[in-house]
Amino acid sequence: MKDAAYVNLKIQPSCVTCTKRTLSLLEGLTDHELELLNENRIVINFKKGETIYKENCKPSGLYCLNEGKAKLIKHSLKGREIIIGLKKPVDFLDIETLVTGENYTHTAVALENSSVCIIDETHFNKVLMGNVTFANKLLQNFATTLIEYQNHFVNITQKQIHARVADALIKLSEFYGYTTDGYIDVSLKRQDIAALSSMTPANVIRTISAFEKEKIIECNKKRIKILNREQLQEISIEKEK
Amino acid sequence: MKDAAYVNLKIQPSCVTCTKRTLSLLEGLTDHELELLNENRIVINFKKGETIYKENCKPSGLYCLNEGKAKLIKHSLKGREIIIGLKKPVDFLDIETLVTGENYTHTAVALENSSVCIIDETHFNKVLMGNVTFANKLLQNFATTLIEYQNHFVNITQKQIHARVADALIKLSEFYGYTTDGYIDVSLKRQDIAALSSMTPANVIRTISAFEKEKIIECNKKRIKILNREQLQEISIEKEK
DNA sequence: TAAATAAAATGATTTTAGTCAGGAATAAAT
DNA sequence: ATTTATTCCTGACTAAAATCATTTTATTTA
Repeated sequence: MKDAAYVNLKIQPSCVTCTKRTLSLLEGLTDHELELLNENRIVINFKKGETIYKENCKPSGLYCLNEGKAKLIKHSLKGREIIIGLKKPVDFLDIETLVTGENYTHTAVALENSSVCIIDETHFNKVLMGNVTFANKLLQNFATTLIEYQNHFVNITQKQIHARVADALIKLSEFYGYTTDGYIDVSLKRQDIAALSSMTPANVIRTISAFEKEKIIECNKKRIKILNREQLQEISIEKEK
Repeated sequence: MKDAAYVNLKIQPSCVTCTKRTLSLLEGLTDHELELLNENRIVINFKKGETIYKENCKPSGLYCLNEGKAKLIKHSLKGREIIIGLKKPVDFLDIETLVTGENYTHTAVALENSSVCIIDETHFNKVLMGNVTFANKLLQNFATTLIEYQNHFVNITQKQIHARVADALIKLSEFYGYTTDGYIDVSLKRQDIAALSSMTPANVIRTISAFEKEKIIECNKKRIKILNREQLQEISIEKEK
């Protein structure tokens, strides 16, 4: 693996001046609050494939993804991986665990070279307890996530594999957007798409091959381009167990 | 259906003096805040099987379940029912929808004769925006729910039907407790257990019959008693797709 | 109480998805 | 550049769960 991109991750600016902050939940905090967080954080870089934190470990602070992409995974009793969340800048990775105070209930893994700010828990909680607007913004974020989970749950449990893969591709394109040449801007293994759609890699491969044959998508190595979004939408809603 | 129990639901006391309040998220509010909520609420009774509110409708306030039990459901595209939540006193039914401001994303149905306080949205939000401790308590509640959803998701997607039913029975007993004669204190149709475990009623029936034959549970009409909790636990973790 | 309706139970069958094995293509490492 | 290790792909087979049909048993309703 080339280390260039990893090494070249830019030095993170102060939270106060960080331009990405305005895109995150931290927007709306006062300069004083941001300064408090800034003084009590560290920045860590992770290579593609590296584990950011592990299930059952004690949280060490709020993980804020500045650069890169990450997946949040859990393992079934048989050891099979399930993706319970995907993250991009500037998402908080472990906010719900931080709020409950438990140990991590999932594992976070970098999908590409990534940079993470780790904000000290105590100081974060101080800001949270002192700013009701911030608390409410977080509350809204949680509520939205909860509703999305409910929808996802129905999708996964009620739709057949073709619909589930179609759904995953649409959601991925909406969440990560596109590269300049039109591919979905994330590189996932077939196994990751399986972990995302609750199915086996073999079936993901078969389904994606079928979509390719029907000219609904085009694949170039691990990159996927959607050629016929309407048809993909139809597939995602039509078939059901 | 007998109306006696329905009619006999007690008149709800003021929020300020309501003894149930101390068991709910409303605990910790000041008398003044409670008074504000109390003055802006109505109490509605629902019969067993009645719809409390419906998906896609506009929320009319915070639904607080005082008496009875309720299920929150969504429908698949084919019309199949999926239970995304179960409620008991004193739970909020629609809190996440209220926070996001969307229309209802699910339907609430009374599982038995129930009484619901509907607290005015504007006044609830006023209290929420004015009390950072309350906001944080809600936040913790959301975070816990989120983590529970993640666990449930893994259980449902990774385990086989026998394990899923075993899991559902254990969770039901933990959530609703027991009657004096040892049965799980909730009366669900086999179809409800199916909607809870993402499977078909026929398979729930088969599985429950099998558990009965093995003396793991005992059924009396719709009531279920757990005879061998250890074995049920084992079943809930051992088998997996 | 009787009739009607709904729910539970069971068996046969079909559909769906998982498993396993072997080879081709990619990507990573030496 | 070559080896090594992954990942991708395909087909044959197996297992799991859904579907459908029918009977029995409960529950409502009149």
